[in-house]
Amino acid sequence: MAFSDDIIGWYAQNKRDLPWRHTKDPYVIWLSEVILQQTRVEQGLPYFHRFLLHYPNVQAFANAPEDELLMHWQGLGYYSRARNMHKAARAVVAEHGGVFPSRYADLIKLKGIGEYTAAAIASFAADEPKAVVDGNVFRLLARYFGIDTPINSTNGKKLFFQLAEELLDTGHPGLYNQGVMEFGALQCRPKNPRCGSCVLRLDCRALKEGRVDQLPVKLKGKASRNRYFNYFIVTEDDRLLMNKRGKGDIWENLYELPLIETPHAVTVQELESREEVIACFGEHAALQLVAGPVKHVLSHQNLFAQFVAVGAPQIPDGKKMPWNYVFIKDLGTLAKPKLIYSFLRDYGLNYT
DNA sequence: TACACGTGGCC
DNA sequence: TGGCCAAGTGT
Repeated sequence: MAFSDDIIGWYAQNKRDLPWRHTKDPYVIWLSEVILQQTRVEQGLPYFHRFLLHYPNVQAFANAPEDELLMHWQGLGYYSRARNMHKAARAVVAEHGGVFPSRYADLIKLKGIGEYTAAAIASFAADEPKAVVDGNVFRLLARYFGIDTPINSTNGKKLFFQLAEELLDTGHPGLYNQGVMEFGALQCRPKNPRCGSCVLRLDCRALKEGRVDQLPVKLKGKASRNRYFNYFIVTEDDRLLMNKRGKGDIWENLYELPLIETPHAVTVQELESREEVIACFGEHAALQLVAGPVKHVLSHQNLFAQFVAVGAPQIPDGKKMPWNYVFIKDLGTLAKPKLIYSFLRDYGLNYT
């Protein structure tokens, strides 16, 4: 009892004034929660405003083309979130008459809504007693109870979810859930936690045992792999050759320049004599390095990209590759990965 | 069930 | 600098 009272009391004094905290509309809460998955508030904030402006309700969201949603999502990362939100919005229109659900059992069935997000929406919008367990909660509980079971292990997840459910203030689930997360974000933060001023300091096991900086424990994942991307700049008058990425790899359904990936770093000269390059651009194409190699770090990959201008290209049939010429003035309507739009901007391919 | 999926900020 | 982390989910 004391734990949830301390959390709710602390929250009343210390909570930030965030726009999604002024509503009980499950659609608006859904927008904010998905945007905030694995994303800092400061990074997500402008996207929240943008999506609410363009798509004030779930019908508007469902009616939008996927390309347009991805364009507005550009730069936020984890693009499957936008694609899954599209599917979820259409399911809400088709199966819930356009009324966004606020029950956990309905929410959990929607694409892109997992245990955390379903609990968040259900508790914030309708005070359904479901405990949220996000990174903040894992960290707070690991420290407060001095638990060194890895938070990303199967056992750890079971343990922390069970504990969170027991601690939930069933009288004020929404308030308590927002409180624990905010507490984890501002007070029991990952680095330099503010233990000196913490209302839980007398009961915190990790603080008592001097283990605050060792908790939570997290199993290390696999090391990143390196990939070598050779991007080609092929223009025809005021048009630029672009590629829409497919399934099964990074940046699904986003647009990029024509790409040839090589198993290791290659020079432009080596590139010129490669079969695939000749097959794509003809024997007499003149290649010239324009930029790179640029290192672009993803969560599980290190990309090394170089950008190569193609002079005198002879594109064989255009049917073999899924490449299409796009008017340079229209480039802004296409969703592109950060690596690509940064290059286009720096290269002076300006579009408005 | 581990692992893949983006980007930016911090030290 | 490079590694870790940030309101997770799908497969």
